[in-house]
Amino acid sequence: MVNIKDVAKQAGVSVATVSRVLGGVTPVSEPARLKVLEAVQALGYRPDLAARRLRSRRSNAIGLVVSDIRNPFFTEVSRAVEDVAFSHQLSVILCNTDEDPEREASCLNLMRDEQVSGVILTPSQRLLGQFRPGDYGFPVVLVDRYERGIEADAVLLDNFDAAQRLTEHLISQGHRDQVFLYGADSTTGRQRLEGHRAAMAAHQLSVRATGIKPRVEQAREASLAALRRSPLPQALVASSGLVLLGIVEALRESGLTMPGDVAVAGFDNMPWTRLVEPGLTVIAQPTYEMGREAIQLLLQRINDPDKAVRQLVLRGELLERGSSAASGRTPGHGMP
Amino acid sequence: MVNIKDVAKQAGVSVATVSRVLGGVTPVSEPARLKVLEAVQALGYRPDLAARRLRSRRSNAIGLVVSDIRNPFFTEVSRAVEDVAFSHQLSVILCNTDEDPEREASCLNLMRDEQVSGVILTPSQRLLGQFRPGDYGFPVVLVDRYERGIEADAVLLDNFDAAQRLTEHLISQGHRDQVFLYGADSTTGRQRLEGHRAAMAAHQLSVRATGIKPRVEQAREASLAALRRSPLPQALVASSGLVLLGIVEALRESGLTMPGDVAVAGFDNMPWTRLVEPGLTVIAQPTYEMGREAIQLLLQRINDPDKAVRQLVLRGELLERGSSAASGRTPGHGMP
DNA sequence: CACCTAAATGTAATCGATTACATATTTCTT
DNA sequence: AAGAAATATGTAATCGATTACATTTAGGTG
Repeated sequence: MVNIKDVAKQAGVSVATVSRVLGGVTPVSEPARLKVLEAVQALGYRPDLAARRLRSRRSNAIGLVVSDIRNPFFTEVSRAVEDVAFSHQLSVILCNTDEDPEREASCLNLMRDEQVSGVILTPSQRLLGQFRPGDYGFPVVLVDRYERGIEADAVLLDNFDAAQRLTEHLISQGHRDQVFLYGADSTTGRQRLEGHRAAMAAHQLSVRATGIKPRVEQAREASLAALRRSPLPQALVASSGLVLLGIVEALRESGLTMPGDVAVAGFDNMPWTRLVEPGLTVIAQPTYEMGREAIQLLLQRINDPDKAVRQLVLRGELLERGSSAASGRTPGHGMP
Repeated sequence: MVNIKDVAKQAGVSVATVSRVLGGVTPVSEPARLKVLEAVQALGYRPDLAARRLRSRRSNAIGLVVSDIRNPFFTEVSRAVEDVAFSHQLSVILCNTDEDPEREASCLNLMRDEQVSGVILTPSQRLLGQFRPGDYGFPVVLVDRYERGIEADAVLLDNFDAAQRLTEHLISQGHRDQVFLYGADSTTGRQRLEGHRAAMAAHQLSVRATGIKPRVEQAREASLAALRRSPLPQALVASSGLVLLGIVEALRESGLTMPGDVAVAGFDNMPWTRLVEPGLTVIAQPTYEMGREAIQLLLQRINDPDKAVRQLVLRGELLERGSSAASGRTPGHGMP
């Protein structure tokens, strides 16, 4: 393998000069620069990242620590992060936590060992509660989960507003008796519940909320339970994409139709939400944008560690589709 | 930061002994071992990965190079890979290629620079055609894409068999006039076309295949075109999950029903395929298993570079749902 | 008990870059 | 034109581990 000495010899300069040219920091004369670049080209030299990291104490890698890459929200975020990272010649190290604090700690330790320049993290409720930005040797940008007062950069949805608007929409369609299924251990689940509460309160409606583990199976079971009661609720509302999936499964299983028997609405504009008849009303999150903003915040933080932290709060988009139409009337074909 | 010297001093041994204990290779006396482990514990020592890599010329990282993590197939594979890697204390470096040979080359260069122990790769058609396992400094396990005669470990679906069975099933339901939409630049698309051909030929049926770019939008357009013709084809068959999504979008847009107006079937048992009325008939790939097998093949290859290469060919599972039911009769609720 | 072998441990070289420091060269000031 | 300041480059120390080689210690044998 060709190393920096070979390049230096070939170019007729010292290793320091080679390093300077490649680092692009300290001043180097134009002729020297050209000779070095030529030698690099000729020899096909690629710097040894391990050596570089060892000496410089930094790495050109970032960490991406999510609860589960299979959740379409995180999948999309990951793709955005990887895109931007790739264009900046950064490696992305991936880790799934399953919301398990122990695994979360292992992942973050791994990132420390790898000496990543920074991490994009979706913390569990627990970790978020005790989050201290200084605890890690690298900057952290939070995505999706955040609570007031935490000293960290973050990119989030305005969960309160989104849930409020979604609920308002259902009420305006005549669905006043709503059951809200939310992830009880989930930061976003709770924030969305508050938005739902506010909207219901504004119309003097009582809240029927069921806290569950934010998993498809749990959502399905909770939905089946709600659908066994008589009279049926007018609407089922999901606090997340996974919960929404569970609701729709339960509905199909019960042979009930939307919005005829019961209206449905939820979060996350997944590819299939427009395909199930008659289209699912959802709050669409700007997922790709959130990922892109997150890594851009991270890059800025890496360049300027002392800058004041910022939280970027994005607005969800309400996509009204057939599943929430006023009962009694037929919706359109549901594809906006 | 505490380093190996500190540990050696604390334990009253030499750095070599510490290294040996942590590496777990050469023999170390029990008392020495205990003293070292105690010191490691007491000081909270974590070895510097950069230094370790520099000297030992290996890294405890593997690469995962996929075309697009957003494709549910790769998402699931990634999750499996990460799970196994994590349990072996390996870092996973992620890279998306978009089937672009240039980006593919960049990703593989990145992996070389990172000195990964190995890579799990879904090569583009082009790369697969010129694949030489020796070209990289690390072992490679192919996933999903493979062609006979290539000297590399691989994990794949039996694409020919799967497509053949899917087609047979449609024929047996009376759908003899099928349009097969497949990714023309895709290895799997072509292999599945062959399976489709074989099944059609066995019944003296003529093949109507349309090669497209394997993207949702293209599939939607091609489907719309096929649906404008009169008489309608009896069935639309997708060579992949993305194509299937495009077909269903086109159907909804045209206001046609499955299987009444036209039957539908395809690949990949994505979460939503059972939710769209009346359930989509698909070949389910054992995705998680494929990812798990891939990394296990890789780990074995890393441990024994000279072992003969192996290809693991898995069988898809045909999930018969409503979308392919015999026209004329009403299907069940479609959730097997 | 002397000798040989095997096991355990230590010393120091090494991996390949970055960078502090020293030195040489050029440019600018007065 | 002399000296100061800025620029360019080189030499060698350094990062923190692994590992080749040397050395010591323990164990077994005739």
